[in-house]
Amino acid sequence: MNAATFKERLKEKGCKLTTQRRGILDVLIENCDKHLSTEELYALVKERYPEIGLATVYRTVQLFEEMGIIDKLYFDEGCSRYELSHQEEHHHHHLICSKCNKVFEVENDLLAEIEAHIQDKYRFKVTNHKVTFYGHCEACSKNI
Amino acid sequence: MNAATFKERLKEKGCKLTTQRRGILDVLIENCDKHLSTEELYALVKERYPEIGLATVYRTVQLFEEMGIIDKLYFDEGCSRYELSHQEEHHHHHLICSKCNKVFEVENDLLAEIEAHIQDKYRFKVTNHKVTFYGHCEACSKNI
DNA sequence: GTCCATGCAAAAGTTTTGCAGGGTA
DNA sequence: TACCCTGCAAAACTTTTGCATGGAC
Repeated sequence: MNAATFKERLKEKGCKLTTQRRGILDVLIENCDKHLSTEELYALVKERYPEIGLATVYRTVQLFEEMGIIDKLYFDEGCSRYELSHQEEHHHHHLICSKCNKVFEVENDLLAEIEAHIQDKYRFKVTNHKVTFYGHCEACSKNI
Repeated sequence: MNAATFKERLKEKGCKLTTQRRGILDVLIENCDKHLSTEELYALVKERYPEIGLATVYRTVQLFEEMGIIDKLYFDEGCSRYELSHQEEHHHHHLICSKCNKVFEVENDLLAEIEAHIQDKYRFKVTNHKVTFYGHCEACSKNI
């Protein structure tokens, strides 16, 4: 996302473009393949802006989530993680290995069928989903 | 689950059958249609056993999860919730309404296909999954 | 009797909030 | 200038841990 678009989207919400918000977005974009916790995000942003406070990071990820820029994820930990929103093409899932705890991302759109079925049967209009599969990754399967 | 089976499964893990564990299991069974947080579970058990401590409830749900009696769920809150494990037939998902925040449960086994696909393509052996759909429930759709 | 389990309280960890000062528009 | 945003510190909240007592087997 470029600076102009970002600023515009902030403006829509009556928010300002600050150094910190831009810095946090940059780190998120540079780590778009990761699932950062708020602490990890804080550490990365702090490298560039050492004066930033943890509370600002918490407030910013809340804002970004409301704006639909990032999605909140829940794995089996005491904290939340975030990833850049996959927007319309939200057809990806997470695989968590129960042995090494690594998180893999996979592309898959078979869920559309299930969503159609749910909409049909339960009159529930699906707008988003979170799917996590647990099991053993290839490497760990070999080491059993 | 009857007392004898429960005791036996505890024994397998080298654990004892205590009043508190039995009480917590009873509350979970009586509320098998709900997704209780640890605090809610604590409050319900406390009605029957006022002397019980919160730490015991936390320790017990951890134990029950290890035993496969209950599953840990993550919704969009600061705490975990639990439900009785659906064992083999784990083909149910959660629908969360973004407006009223109610949680609905649905039965669906189309996921088997996706799991097969993942196993095939990513060499990832799926043993369990968590699926949550977000959207608008029937009632809230009508009130838009 | 042995050892596990419990309750309490303290600690640890994550997230939120209050407030005065500073920055953006 | 007006108002939003930030950093800091304190508070709130969930979960874990230590320890002495009590209970199951």
